[in-house]
Amino acid sequence: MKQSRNTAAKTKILTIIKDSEMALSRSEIQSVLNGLCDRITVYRVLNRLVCEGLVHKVITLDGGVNYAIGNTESCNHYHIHFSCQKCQSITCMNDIKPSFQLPENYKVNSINFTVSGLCPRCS
Amino acid sequence: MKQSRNTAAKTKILTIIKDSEMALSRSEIQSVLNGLCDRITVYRVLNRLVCEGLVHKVITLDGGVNYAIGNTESCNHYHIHFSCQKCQSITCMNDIKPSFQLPENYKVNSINFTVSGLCPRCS
DNA sequence: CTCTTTAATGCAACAATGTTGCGAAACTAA
DNA sequence: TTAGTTTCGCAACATTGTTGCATTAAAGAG
Repeated sequence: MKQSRNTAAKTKILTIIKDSEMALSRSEIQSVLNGLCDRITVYRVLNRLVCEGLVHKVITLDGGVNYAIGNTESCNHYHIHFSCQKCQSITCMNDIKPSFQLPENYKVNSINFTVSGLCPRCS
Repeated sequence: MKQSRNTAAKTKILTIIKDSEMALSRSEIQSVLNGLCDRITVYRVLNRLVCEGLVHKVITLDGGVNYAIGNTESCNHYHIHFSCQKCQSITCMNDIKPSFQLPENYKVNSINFTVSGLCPRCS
C-alpha cells in the first residue's frame, strides 16, 4: 500500500467536504477551490480520499456522483441519502436504517438508498 | 403532446428490454441491435420510452444508467433493485417494499433503493 | 394508392465526466 | 543534501449524453 501525503489540494478538498452539510460533486468542489489545483487532481484526490475511507461516494437519482464525509463501509450499510428536488441538496441521514426482506438465496453486501422529495427548508 | 410512432428501432429496442430479465445499459442495447440504428437514435428512443411510461431508468451503484421494462411511477414507489456484484446483473424486485422512517418535515416523493450482493445464481 | 404532415433518423458538433501516461515538482526520510 | 516516492499539471483519449439541421419515413386523409 502506497504511503499517502497531506498535500494542499487534499487538505483543502477534505475540509470543503467536511464543512459541507450536503454531498458535493466534483465540479462543485472545483468551483470552491478557486484554481488551487487542476481538474484531474481533484478527481485523483477524491479517489484517494475514498480509498483511504475518509470520504464516501453518493450516487444521485440521475446517476451523478457526489462525495460526503465518512467511511464507505459504514455508509453503505443501512443508511439513507435524502435528495431534495428543490434545492438539489444531498444529505446523509446517518441514523435512519431502512428494513426490507429479500427472497432466500440473495446475499446482501451493501445498499444504496436514496429518498427523493422536499427537505425541511424547502417544504 | 407529440404523437409517437412505432418505428423499427423503437419496436426492436422495446422488445430487447422486454425480453431481458435484467436492466440494460444503452451500450448493451446498442450491441444487440447490430447496427440497426445510430447511437443517438438509441438515446432518443430510450428517452421516448421513458416519457411514454413503457420503460424506467435504473441507476446502478456506480452511477450507470440502465433501462428496464415498466412504468417509472410504480417503479420509484417502494421497490428494490438488486445488483449482483459477480454477474453485474440488475434485477427489479417488484414485490419487495422497504420500510423506513424519516424525521418530520421531510416530504417523500420517490425512492431509489439498490441492494448489492450476490444473486441466487452466483451465490 | 398517393399525398401531405409531422415524427424520427443520421450526422456533425459539442459539453461533461472520468481515466491514463509522462515529465516536472514536491514531499519525506536517511 | 540527496535519493526515492508521491503528487501534480498537461495532453490525450474514451464514454456518456445533448442539440441543430437536413433527410427519411410513418400514418392518416383523400
